[in-house]
Amino acid sequence: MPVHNQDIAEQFDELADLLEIEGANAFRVRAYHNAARTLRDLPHSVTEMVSAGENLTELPGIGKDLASKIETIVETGRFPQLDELKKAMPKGLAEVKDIAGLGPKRVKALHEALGVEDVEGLKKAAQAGQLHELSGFGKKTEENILHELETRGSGEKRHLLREAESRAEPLVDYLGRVDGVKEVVVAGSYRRRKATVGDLDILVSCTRNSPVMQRFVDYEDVSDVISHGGTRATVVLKSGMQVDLRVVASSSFGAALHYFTGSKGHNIRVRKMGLERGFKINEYGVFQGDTQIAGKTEADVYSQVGLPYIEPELREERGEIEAARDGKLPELIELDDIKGNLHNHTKASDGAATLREMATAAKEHGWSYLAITDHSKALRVANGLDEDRLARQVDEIEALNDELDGITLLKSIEVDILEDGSLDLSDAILKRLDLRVCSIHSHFRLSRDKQTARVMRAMDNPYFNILAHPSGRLLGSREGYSIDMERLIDHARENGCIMEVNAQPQRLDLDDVYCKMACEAGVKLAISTDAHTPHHLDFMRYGIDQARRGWVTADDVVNTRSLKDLRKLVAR
DNA sequence: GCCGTTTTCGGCCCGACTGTTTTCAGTCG
Repeated sequence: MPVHNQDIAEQFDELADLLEIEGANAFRVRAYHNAARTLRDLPHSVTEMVSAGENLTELPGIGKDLASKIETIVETGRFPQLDELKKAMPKGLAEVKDIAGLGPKRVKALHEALGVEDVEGLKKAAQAGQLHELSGFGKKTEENILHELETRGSGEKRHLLREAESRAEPLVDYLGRVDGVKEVVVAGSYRRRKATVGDLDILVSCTRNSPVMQRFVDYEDVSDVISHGGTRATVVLKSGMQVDLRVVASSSFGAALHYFTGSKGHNIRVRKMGLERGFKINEYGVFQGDTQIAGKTEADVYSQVGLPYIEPELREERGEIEAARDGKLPELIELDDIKGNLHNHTKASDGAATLREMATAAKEHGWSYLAITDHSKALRVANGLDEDRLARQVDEIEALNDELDGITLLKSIEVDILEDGSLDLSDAILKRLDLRVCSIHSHFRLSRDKQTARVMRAMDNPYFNILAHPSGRLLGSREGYSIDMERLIDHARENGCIMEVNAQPQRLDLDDVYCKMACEAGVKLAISTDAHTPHHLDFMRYGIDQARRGWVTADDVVNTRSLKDLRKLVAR
């Protein structure tokens, strides 16, 4: 059984946690975390790299030692160093370290002095009042840990970007109305438009006497105040989402925005570039000695290290620093580039609106075409269309198009890819359509090889145009099916197939990493809303966000084209 | 443990807040 990148990454993270508790060199610990991150971001299988004899040390953060450890894991399925460490160090301690307020030093003390081995053991010790007797622990620390143990689980989950927006927007509005507040920006992964957001980092500039900090902790949605200082406060909202607020001077706003937008890896690179030039970069600005030489805007900070402005979505340490240095940053796609939408449902299957209602809503978005892609007959739960019903819908669309002005409905279908890789409708009806969107809704648990072969066979069908939600993931509830995306991308290129970026907030599929890989391979993308009601058409911007994170330009996306050019692109 | 216009050693980002201290360690982002 092949070892997946994610498996190795988890073992590296676990080893790093245990090493840290043991008191190992912090940079050695970081090296394992860095390598884990590299493996997670890697769009192809490290198992295949090993069997192809490729040199793993060319991957960032992976040197001779870690390369050989990866090879051992791939070849034997075992990680001897981790097994060894687990003998000396209970595995449950890694979980204890995840509890807020507990880091490696305290976990080590708990283990050595009280024999704590896991969260359960910690709970017993805390309830027995043993914690505050340890040096470095006090009454308050014990209380905090007990409180954390009780409410555990509520604060650690990640939130869909859309959910985070629904919390952030009213709060930003509230803070913006506080006396003396000049600017309010949500930084962090929210600003980088990650598909999911852990917490909110809000940055404020204001006059010296502004009561913004007090007003923040008094906000009606706050359930818990974690910390509350002069320039920084942390609260938990009733929804369980944690929010950090930082107050900075206008002269430092750009530097702070850069710092709190991250990612961490990106920031470290920029700070290092500053050091090479003899500058110190922190959240207050760029400093030469004690003199601030930049910091008012982010562009100033970049400019001091010889870089052009880098869009937040690119700041993931995935080559953006090098691209910026070489003048090769992509010109990222924008919402206004979109001219149409190629995946939408109506009442005919599981949607809520009529053809005409969808057309009207699409026109209001300023689009000139909208593909109607109801489900096909295999998807009975969604009232999928068979050949006869689809033929009637095609007639209906043709008639409606004669009436509509400024918007064209495209005759299309979201046709199921059956288990054997055939499509769920006859060629005769598929031929009558303007384009076909193809997707998997069944047999999610096929082996990786079978699942990959299934979709590749479907792509061989000359009526296959767009692969919808290619991984099948549902954020927070379902992993994608096991499939070799790299081979699918190659096969799509060879057959002139398009990959979808599904803009539904819980899908965002393709993800950012595969978007980048597909575009680099020369495969075109379609960014589509998979709308089931007119208001789902608003989801387009979430698809744009992920595409931007994947370095996608307008040219990479088929639905930035005029209808005439789109028709040429989908002709196989 | 990685990495190299500082290259095989000696660095590795840096400041705020809390709690337990009495000048600072630990944690967090």
